[in-house]
Amino acid sequence: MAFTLKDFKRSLNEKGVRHSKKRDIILETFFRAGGHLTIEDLLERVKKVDSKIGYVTVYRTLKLLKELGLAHQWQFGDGHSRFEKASGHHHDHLICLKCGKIIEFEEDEIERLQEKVSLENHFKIVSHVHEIFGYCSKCH
Amino acid sequence: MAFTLKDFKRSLNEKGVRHSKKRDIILETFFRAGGHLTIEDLLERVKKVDSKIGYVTVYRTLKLLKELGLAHQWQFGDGHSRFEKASGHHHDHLICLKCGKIIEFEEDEIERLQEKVSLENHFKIVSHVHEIFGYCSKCH
DNA sequence: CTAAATGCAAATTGTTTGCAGAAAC
DNA sequence: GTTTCTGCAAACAATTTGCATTTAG
Repeated sequence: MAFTLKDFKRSLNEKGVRHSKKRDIILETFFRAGGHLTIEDLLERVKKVDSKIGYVTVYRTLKLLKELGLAHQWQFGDGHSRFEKASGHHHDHLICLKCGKIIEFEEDEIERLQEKVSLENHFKIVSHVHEIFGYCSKCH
Repeated sequence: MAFTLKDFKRSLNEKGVRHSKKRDIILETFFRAGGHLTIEDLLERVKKVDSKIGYVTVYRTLKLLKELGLAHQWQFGDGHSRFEKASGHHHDHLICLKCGKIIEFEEDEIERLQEKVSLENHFKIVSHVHEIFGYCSKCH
């Protein structure tokens, strides 16, 4: 269920979004980098390919990807949004407070219990955020 | 294990923090209001008691309470910090996307599973954020 | 050609700080 | 009287927008 770079490009084409050299560089860089990138992280990387690319273009490209459902935006509480390519499967995060490492996890039982809790409260779930902060194996 | 207003005031005294009319109003208002207030929410309420109280004083009082462990600060992703008085027991939140209602929940089994996941990843938990977004009984 | 993409600079938003005057002790 | 508190205005940081220019189709 993981998307390929081709899927991403097709998605953009389908939406009638124009193709450009810079947008392409940003898209490929974002796709290849993987992980959870801030706008600045991605800007730094794309600048190595084309130093003329500016912050705003990276910002708008990520916003576009998000609107198309091709990327997720996360707030991990350090004041910088992080973007992650949509992978098609839900997961949550373990976040190292020392080195910033982000480990993804999936735990069906937790998902199930969330539904139980929501049901008990007559609440209809749309989405959730579940982040565990602490220290990774290297840092504790 | 719930704190009383008296506990809050004693805590401040113990820290050698000075007592003032305005700080007292903010403290009492915050304590009585309960819930999850933004700085603006609380400002609006304290202004009804003393219209001379400014944003910065509310901001600094909440910051102080947080530093003393008497309040928690939450980021629910709408760009406004929310503050909640410390209650002594951990809980997470169901947040209504329509009316903003916040329902607290505790689910020991989820807590236990978090520990399992962390253990599996050689990760030492410090804290976590678990928020479920959706629609409350009135709004769906 | 026409509409979309880009970059710059400026606007916005929420938060934080410096400093001078007011209040607490 | 000295220290802490308060409010204003200004600084900040991250993000967002307006507009003139460039580029894609």
